[in-house]
Amino acid sequence: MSAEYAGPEHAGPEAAAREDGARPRAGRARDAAASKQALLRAAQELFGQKGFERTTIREIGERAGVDAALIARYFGNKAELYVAAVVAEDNAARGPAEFRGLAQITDTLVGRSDERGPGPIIQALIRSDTSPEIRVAARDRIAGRIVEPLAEDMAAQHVDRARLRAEIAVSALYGITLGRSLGWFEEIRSVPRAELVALVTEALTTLTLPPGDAGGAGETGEAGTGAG
Amino acid sequence: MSAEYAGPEHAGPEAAAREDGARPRAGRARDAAASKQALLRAAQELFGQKGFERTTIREIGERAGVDAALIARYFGNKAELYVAAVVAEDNAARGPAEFRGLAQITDTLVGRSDERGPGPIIQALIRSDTSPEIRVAARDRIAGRIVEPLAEDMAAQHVDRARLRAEIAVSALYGITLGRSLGWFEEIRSVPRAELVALVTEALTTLTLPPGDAGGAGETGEAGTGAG
DNA sequence: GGTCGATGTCATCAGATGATGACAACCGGA
DNA sequence: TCCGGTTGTCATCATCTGATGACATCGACC
Repeated sequence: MSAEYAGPEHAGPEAAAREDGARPRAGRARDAAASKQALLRAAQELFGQKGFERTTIREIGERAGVDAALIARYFGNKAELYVAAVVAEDNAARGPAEFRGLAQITDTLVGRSDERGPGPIIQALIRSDTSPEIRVAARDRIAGRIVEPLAEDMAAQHVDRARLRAEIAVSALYGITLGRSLGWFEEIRSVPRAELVALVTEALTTLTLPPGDAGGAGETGEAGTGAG
Repeated sequence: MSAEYAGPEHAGPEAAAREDGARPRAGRARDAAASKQALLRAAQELFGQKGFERTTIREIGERAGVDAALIARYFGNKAELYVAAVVAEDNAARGPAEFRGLAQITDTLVGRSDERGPGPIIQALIRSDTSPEIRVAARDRIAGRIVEPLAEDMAAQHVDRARLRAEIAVSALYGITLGRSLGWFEEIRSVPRAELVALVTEALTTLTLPPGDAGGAGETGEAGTGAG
């Protein structure tokens, strides 16, 4: 099996969400907002699966059903499109307290990578082929959205070295996510998501629990920091 | 009294390991084995730092002090050179029981990435820009060298789901290694290696210990599976 | 000294890629 | 209907990259 994540097929350039408040202009063939959205969506998918360099703008245009030259018009260039994809990916992650508690985080990250592949954010992190701006953008997203809330929860429970432990936990989590979605090994790829999440949560809970609670690591379902 | 044929050692691509059984041909300026070795070494460094696509053969030749066209002559093409780099990296890792016990594994992997960057093997794993052959080669190396011994140790201690747990632990470990060497977050990058290894080993030990021993996860120094 | 294979150097090709600008098609309003 | 801006299409450029082959240089052997 290829390391490139094979995800569900995309729909066409329709179904674009119009967030700029423009009136619908129903049934219009020429729709800049829709084209832009289709490009962004295709970019999210392809960048998320193959990374920056390996994805060509022609490919993005083809998947979006739109001429690739429009990328330059709407996003400036390929790198800026990547940043836009990172931002979009991050915005899509704002669930209702989606990232609260280690078990939640694990389940969300694993689930998302199961459905859509690694995603542009982590691709930007693990590859050196992106510009510094892209990496900084991606890093800030993860730090602010996952690491910091987790570290705060832990600090509130008087965990020593909370920030460091949170960083380690998140890094480990991304390694596991990568190993699964890229098919590094056999079992981690085929194990049901729930079982994987349980095992991972169990292990990482050791890192995130307050000093005295180490013995309770066995209960994986509700384990973690501040789940609830 | 100076016998001339003990000629001055020229800096650059000397110190080649001659495995083809050719006679030494002392002091020869034109030395295919040395050139090949220099290319391989440069390839290990550059592929390990930047990955496959981002590294150009001209760059490798420049670092090796050798014309890049020799890559085609000695290795066939760029992809085969990558495979050679993976094999060389793997062979370099055969220390005396270097990968025995989780603490050992953690220390070795972190240490190596601290010194030399991620390395070509993990680069091949995390990126999709390499050919399937390269990925398979890299995957086999890690599976055979790290995951399987670890899983066997665990199985010998009657750990349930040993193989899966070993895969998870190794994946997590690579995530941490990546996070540190690529500088994802602040503290994981700057923390002393010993402290990081202790924390990581502590957490992963939960995964690798037999069912009843979960309480002993605190002793990080000797923790792990079959250390010593 | 001469020959020949091994080794190294160089120029160049073909393909891919990101970017750009000219041009065409479309739409809404005057 | 006519006009001007918007949107989409296309051809093309400059660059980079891996690969290839011709040629030069070296060293061993006769």
